[in-house]
Amino acid sequence: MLTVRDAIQTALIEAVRDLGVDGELPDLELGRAKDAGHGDYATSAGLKLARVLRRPPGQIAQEIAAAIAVPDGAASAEAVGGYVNFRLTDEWLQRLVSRVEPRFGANDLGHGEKVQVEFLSVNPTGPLHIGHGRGAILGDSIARLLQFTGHSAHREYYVNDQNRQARLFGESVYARLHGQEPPEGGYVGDYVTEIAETARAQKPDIVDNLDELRAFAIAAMVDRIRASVARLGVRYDEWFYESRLWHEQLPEEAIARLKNGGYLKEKEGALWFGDPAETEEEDRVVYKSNGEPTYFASDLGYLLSRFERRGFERVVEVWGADHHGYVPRMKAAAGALGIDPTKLVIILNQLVNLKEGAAAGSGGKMSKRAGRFVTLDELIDRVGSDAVRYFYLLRSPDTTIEFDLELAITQGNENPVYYAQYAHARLSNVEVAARERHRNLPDVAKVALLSQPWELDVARQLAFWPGVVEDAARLLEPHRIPYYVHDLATSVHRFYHAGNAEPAYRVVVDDPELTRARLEISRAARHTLKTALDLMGVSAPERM
RNA sequence: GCCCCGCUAGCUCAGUGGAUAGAGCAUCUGUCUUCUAAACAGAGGGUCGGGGGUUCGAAUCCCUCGCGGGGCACCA
Repeated sequence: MLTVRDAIQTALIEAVRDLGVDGELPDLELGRAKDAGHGDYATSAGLKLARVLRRPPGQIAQEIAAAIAVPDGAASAEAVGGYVNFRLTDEWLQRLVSRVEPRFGANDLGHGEKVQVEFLSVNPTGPLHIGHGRGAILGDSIARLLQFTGHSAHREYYVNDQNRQARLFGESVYARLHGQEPPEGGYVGDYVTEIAETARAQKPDIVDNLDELRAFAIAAMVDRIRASVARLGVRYDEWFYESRLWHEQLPEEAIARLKNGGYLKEKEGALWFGDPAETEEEDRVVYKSNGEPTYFASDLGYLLSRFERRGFERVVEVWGADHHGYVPRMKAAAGALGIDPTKLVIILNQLVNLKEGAAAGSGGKMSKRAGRFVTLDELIDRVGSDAVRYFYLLRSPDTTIEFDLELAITQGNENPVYYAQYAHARLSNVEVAARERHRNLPDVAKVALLSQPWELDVARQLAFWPGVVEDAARLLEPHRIPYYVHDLATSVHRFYHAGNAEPAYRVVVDDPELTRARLEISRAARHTLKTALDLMGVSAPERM
């Protein structure tokens, strides 16, 4: 569906052409008006075109406003200074309310593009902590957004099951089972003991076999990780094991291709990847001098697996910001393999810090190996999945989250997630009340009866929704959704509250026609709240 | 030293180069005889880290300095 913003944009360009502007147009910066007094959308077209047309901005804006014809009478135009302000018309807003269906806002931006969203992918050598939760929620919500906008999204977790950390983990479990000290840099913690005990109980025949024990331990950790993220409503389409790449000989294939392209060089007994044109210090080791491959060798094969073997047209990876230094190398590797680097989109999310004085005696950096951290499960136990998701999604990935555990625990009903959920529950409730009061409501709503400002403001918010979806999906920025949800919830609460102040403004009144019309707003807003909350993975309760 | 992110109200954070910079929390003042007060109405609170530059116009773009966080492995 075309958004109303697109419709205005098209009409705007047409009007500008009619003024005799040829050639390339500057960005006319049509966007949401910042001040409600300026209407709903605004453009600085007059200022933008003043130079080309060699006329005063105000005059140009006047002419545009006079000439423009927004389709369906969706908006009226008014020139103020060099700006042209657009206001959505009451009639169009009223009709919009009846057009809102459960999947309102969905579009076909992606045209079925196959996009892989790979996220979390932490070494399965320990429980997830609160920082990991951020990547899980961000990746999952991006996938939800992509699915909602006409993409085929594939959620994938890349399981490092045969690297050094995986081996260390296996050795740590082995040591625990045999009463030995854990290896240098190995893993300790109750979960290591638990997995060791489980292995002893369930598979006593493998406790002396390091390889099998490692596989068992990794599988056990993957199960735990799967269970943890499932509590947040995160489900993967695929758990892709690093070892599979080697079975399919993809790293070798990638390396052969790089060798042919002159991207590999031997140095100090190891094999390095580096663009011939770049400096030495940016090189990365592919094969160590002891003949073992590094994770980078696997990653090269993984690129082929995704872009060629499995045919993803775009790959979105969500990484913690501590991996940012690896981005240029991955992009370069993709290019060297003949993959368009712009199709490899890497989203870095900043870390989650615990505030000083937080519970669990932590307060400092979390370390998996030291076995001292606040786990994601503990956080979910305390504040619930909805609150965790809402809070995490509220932040742009570029912002470090200062997570005050103390505050999160005591959040309770003060939690902002309830504001949105309560709006949904209220609307659900009012619809039930309407059915109890009126046995025979008209099938069709007379939306022209919706003329109160608080009624039209709900419709206005609904009008903005498709544009919010489009922006969030295009920019891969899910944090736009909770901000929209808050705005819509505000208009809903105002709409509802008008009836508290004055009974004649309740949704359910004596007049069946008026009740029916107001129910149409309720229904539309409820669908949209539900849709938006779904995109966030947050529940939309019907009662609270 | 080099690279990445951040610096906006007391706190936590939004803010596609446009008009008088916003929200939540916190503080203060009002509103339940109700379709749900987990709500609504209102108030106070700002040198957008500092300084230059580009532009008709800068929180936003460029340069520079400062502060905080993260990274710079033959770990991932």
